[in-house]
Amino acid sequence: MPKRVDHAERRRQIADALLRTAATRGLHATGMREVAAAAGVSLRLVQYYFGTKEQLLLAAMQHLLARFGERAMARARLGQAGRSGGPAGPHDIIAAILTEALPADEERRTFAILSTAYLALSLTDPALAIAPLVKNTGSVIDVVAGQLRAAQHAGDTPAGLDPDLEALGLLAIAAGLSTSVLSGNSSVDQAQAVIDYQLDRLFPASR
Amino acid sequence: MPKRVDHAERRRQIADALLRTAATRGLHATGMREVAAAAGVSLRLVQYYFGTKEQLLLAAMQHLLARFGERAMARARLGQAGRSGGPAGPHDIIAAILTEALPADEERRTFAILSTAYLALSLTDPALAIAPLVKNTGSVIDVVAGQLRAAQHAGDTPAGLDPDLEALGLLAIAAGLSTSVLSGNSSVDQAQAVIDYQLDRLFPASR
DNA sequence: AGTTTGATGATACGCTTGTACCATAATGAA
DNA sequence: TTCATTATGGTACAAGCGTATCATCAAACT
Repeated sequence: MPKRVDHAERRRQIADALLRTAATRGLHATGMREVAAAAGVSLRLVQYYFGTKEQLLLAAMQHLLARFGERAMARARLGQAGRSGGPAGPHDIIAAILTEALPADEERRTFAILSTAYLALSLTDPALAIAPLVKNTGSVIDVVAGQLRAAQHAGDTPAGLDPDLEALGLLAIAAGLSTSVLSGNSSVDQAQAVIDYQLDRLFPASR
Repeated sequence: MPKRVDHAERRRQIADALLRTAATRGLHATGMREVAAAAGVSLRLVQYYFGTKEQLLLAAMQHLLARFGERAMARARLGQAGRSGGPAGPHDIIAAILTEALPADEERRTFAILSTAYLALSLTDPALAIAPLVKNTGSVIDVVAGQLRAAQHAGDTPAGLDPDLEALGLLAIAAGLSTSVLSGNSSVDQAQAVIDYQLDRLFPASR
């Protein structure tokens, strides 16, 4: 048998190149040749590791979402470390998720742009319809709702509100603010203020 | 001079065809030939009335936004007529705008899909960067903020809150819920419930 | 009545796209 | 060493795109 190479690493490298290029040139306008050039490999290699463009798009999106999850978790740990000694609480976790969705630095801006582009594509392209983005968003909603329930049991949050509805609302706000910042209709600070305001409403004690 | 034809009408007809096609096939994937076929005219005519594709896109988007504004105003009048005799108040106007942004029927769904697609395009395509969508969204925010201010002066809304920040938050929620419904992460009823909840928070008396 | 000019049709061109195909260097097992 | 298989490169192809060009029909003004 011939030369063995780390396929996972190569796929990650190429997927990264796709994300990098698509963030500036647009997801739909990014061709396989461009990805190959950005990754420093030949067009043939992109085909070899991903076959079709659709599979490349799907893999790249899963990669993007995975990185988002990691950053959100890291941010939750960071937010918790700054105040208490115990594990990250509901408020920290939810705040971390919402803040991570805001395009405040280049990495998050890239995520926001690509999420929007991918959503737009998946709305009309039947091949992307069973999108990883939708599934991922759904599980994030579940996480937030779960944290809200935990906070309710702990008495940190009003018992009257509906955790699922509040979770949906929070993520909708985060998504909406993200596009608002992206399109220049609001500043990052304004968006953060709206998030803080809604969090204060849900966690009255943490003020 | 030769046959005179209503240019505005023709342009509207072609722009409508673009919107209709792009709502199902995707904005980026809709070509000029497809638009021509959908409008029942020749490719040459599309070129004649719009010149380049970019101008067609811009004109179609302005048309889409204009129709959205008209529907929102009609909805505001409708909401007001059901309850009082006077002119539509701040609550009715804001509720109408937020509800109109929700993809509850085919027309609003088309609007939501195309807004998303156009936003995604304008984020990376420098030619669409000075987008009518951004400008329009900004003026809608101003309208909402103005209505909130009026409600504050009338005592219908807590005096403590920041009208601009609340307007930004409301439209972010509407936009976020719209994408949430589009991607199947929530039902229209859930989204409407979130909107009603936020409106009740701002207009305690109208409950 | 004629002619100028706006409105429309048909078609060709250059470019880019995704994909497929053919070739070959390199390497672990026999 | 030989061989079979993985990994890689180069290139060709058909289709689609936006745009430009050439040609024609029809009506309003002189």
